[in-house]
Amino acid sequence: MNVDWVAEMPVTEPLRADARRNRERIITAASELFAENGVDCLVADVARHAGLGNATVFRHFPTKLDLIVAVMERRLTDLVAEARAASAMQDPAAGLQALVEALCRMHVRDHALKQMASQYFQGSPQLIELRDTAMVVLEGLIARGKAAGVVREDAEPIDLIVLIGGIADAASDLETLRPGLWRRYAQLVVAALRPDPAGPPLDPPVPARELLEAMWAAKAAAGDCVPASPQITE
Amino acid sequence: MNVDWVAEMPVTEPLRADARRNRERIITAASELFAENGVDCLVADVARHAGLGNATVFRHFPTKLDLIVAVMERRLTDLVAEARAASAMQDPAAGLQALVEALCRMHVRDHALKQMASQYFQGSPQLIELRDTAMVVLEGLIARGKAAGVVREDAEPIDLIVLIGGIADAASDLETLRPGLWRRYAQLVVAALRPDPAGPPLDPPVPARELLEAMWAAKAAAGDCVPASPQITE
Amino acid sequence: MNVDWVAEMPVTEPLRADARRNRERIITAASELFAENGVDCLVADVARHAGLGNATVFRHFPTKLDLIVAVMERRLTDLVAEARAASAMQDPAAGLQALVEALCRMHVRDHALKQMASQYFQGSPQLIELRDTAMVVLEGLIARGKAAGVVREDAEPIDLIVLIGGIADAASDLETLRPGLWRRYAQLVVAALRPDPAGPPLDPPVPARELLEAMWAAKAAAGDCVPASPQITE
Amino acid sequence: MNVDWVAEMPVTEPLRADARRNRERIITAASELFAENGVDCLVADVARHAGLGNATVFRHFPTKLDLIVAVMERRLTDLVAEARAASAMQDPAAGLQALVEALCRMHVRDHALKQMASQYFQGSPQLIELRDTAMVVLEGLIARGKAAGVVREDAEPIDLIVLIGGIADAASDLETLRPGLWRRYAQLVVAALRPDPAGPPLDPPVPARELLEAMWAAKAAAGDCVPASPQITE
DNA sequence: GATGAATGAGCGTTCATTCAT
DNA sequence: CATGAATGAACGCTCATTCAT
Repeated sequence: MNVDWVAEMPVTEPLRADARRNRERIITAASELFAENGVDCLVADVARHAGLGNATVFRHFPTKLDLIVAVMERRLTDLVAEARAASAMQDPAAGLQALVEALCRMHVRDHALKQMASQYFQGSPQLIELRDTAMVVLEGLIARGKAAGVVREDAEPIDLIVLIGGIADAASDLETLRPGLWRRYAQLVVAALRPDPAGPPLDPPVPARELLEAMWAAKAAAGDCVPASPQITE
Repeated sequence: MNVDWVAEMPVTEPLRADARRNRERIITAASELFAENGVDCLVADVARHAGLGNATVFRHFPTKLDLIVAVMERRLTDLVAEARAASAMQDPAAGLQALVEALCRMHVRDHALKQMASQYFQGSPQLIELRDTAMVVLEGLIARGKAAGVVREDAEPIDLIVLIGGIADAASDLETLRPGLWRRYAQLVVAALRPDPAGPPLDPPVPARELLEAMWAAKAAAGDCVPASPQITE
Repeated sequence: MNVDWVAEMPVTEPLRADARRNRERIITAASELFAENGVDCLVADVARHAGLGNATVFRHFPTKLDLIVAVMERRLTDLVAEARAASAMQDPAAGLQALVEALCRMHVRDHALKQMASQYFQGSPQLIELRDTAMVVLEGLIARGKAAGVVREDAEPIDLIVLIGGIADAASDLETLRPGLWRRYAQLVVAALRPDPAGPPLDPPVPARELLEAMWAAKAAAGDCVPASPQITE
Repeated sequence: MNVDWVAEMPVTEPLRADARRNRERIITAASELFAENGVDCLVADVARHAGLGNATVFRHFPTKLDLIVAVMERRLTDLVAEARAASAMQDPAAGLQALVEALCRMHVRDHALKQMASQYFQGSPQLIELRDTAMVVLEGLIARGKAAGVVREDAEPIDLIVLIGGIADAASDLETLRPGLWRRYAQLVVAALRPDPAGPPLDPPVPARELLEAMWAAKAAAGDCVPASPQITE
């Protein structure tokens, strides 16, 4: 992704009603297909699933990557909402538990979320903003947990992301085998963050933003993102 | 993969010296490229990296999938060795810690291990045997941990696999950013398995073999494996 | 060929003007190249000869086999027309002669017709229907010939196909050497079917449909059809 | 085939005993595989079938084409023998009949004979010599037939070749379906050559040698011979 | 603006032929 | 001399993206 995101849709000129509707349909269709099959499905499939021609998809999203980012924005918006709802709960422990479960459920429902989370956590200013918002909310939950003594002092919000992202693959792959199995691993994630007075302190973490950006950079460097149509062979 | 693995290399006829060397070179080259770029690199790149023509790769491994399986066999062999070494340690807690760290290190060194682990845990009888051996060794480590009171009673060997596989992505992506950061997450994995007398018991698990096979099936169903080569026509 | 031919082009939705033109161009190009070089030419050559990109060919004909079948359909349509014209002639002997000559001319013009005839006489319901139509018309010609005493009583329509197909190779290969030489062999085919009151009756034939299908099956079994594209792996 | 056949094996230096044996085995193996599957089988298959390494085949036959020619030489030798045997029969009609049947039987037994006959009737001086010998014998048979009044005056030996080669495909493809069906078409070939006092004379023929050479040239021009490994794309 | 069609670089795999043991 | 292994130019087919109606 070597475009500058700066000039994207300068003032977001209002877009004709049908165009807006189509854009919506595309994102919905992509969400569904990505959730089922991962981001590797054909763009033409997304178009067909949206009941539109493929060129229409490319009018709205010049690149497959742009489409992925749009879907990711939507997912991240949901995530922020879930996190806010969890924050609103009275009991800190229950809130944390609720959040972890909500995130796991999202992963279970969307097989591509993990893919997107590790590769497309940035990609647009909106995405970055959403990400930062999410981190702030998480931070609050963790802090509350520490204050309530259910989270170890050296835990960080980023740890939650890493751990949940980690079990996401298993969680989603196994859903058909044993629905709800993900709950076991959600429990283990919460357990991992329990205080551990006797144990050694954790190695120092990396600030969340830095870490997320580094993950993305690593993937990008490896050319691990979207098949990038005309692939460079060198 | 519709081949019969049954008769594979009956008595392993000795193979000419140079051929053995090249086979080795190919696996090494594939290991390296897979580790850096994931299994999605070109077979031709593997060949080039091994200093050989591409057809040579196909002589040794009739399909790309066979090559991946061969690399996975090697990795899994290493893994079993690591697990055995950890089992040999006196202190159960230290052994467990050592194992988790060893596995994390492997993931850090090989970006494709996660991919292979989730998609190619079977694929050949050797691979399945290695997998089962690994599970037995892990079982021993967990049991020792339980006896020593450092592992919760309801933990299972498969949980280790899920948790470590989970943090693998983050662990490996971040290595260049902050070498050794993976240690933090290795610690959290161990922490997740600590006894939790007060907490609720974990949801019941799925037997390891069943789970691993289901994960593979899930991936295979999604056509998520190897780019799948040209479709057959006739 | 494991596709279901059942639902092919339900109502033949009209296809955009340029697409129809290109489809036509592709079939024409393929006809020409097949005629000159046999069906073994590259699909990319067909595309180039049509002035199109290779992917365009695959959009219209998902596999090379489909393209061959399309060309064969066209040829067989011509053949039916020729046979009908021959049937319309007054004189039975002249009609038969005309048909044999027409078929030879087709072979002379198209080196691949023999190949296609022996391997692709089925392949689509349309092709089978055309084939059956052709057989009916031939049947009429033969019957008229028998009634007029210019064809032996134990002759069958399929014999015409076998004999003409037989001399086709020679007929077409020799056209450049001695244009019109094929006429000699057309004459011999007609001569072969003359009544032979003194001679022994022919061995019993095989019903035409059965024979044609068996020929196709024989070729298919030998993998003698289309170069068969890369084998599927998984 | 752009080699000069002139210098091939100058005085045929005696060749070590085992080498001669291997050469024999290769030709036999190739005969068998070609007969079953046509000349399109892999050279490596021939080698395997002969119980030898593939390089050994290439030592004896620098090119796949050379191997085909060698097999063709053997077939043509058999053919000459059959033709001589037919010539030795007392009754001219029976002799002709016997020859036609013998040739058909050869085609039935060897699916590749047609392929070879149309493409490789020359290719080595030996092959050409054999071919010319065969033509002389055929000439005798036809002449005897004319004298006896069972063959039309304007028939030529080459016509026999064209007609029999023509029905060969059907004859061999159908053998499994209805063994012996080829006899029907052998009868028709003989019938085609009956005198036809009332009918018009045949168009003038092309001299046999000229025709056979032209057929070969036609195939060669179309690149219709052996897949010619490094295929020219232009 | 929306669309169906066109595009071309790419990929896994094959096989006649050459190399090196 | 015999051989197993190596080679590279092809080939059928895919899919993100662009073009033209």
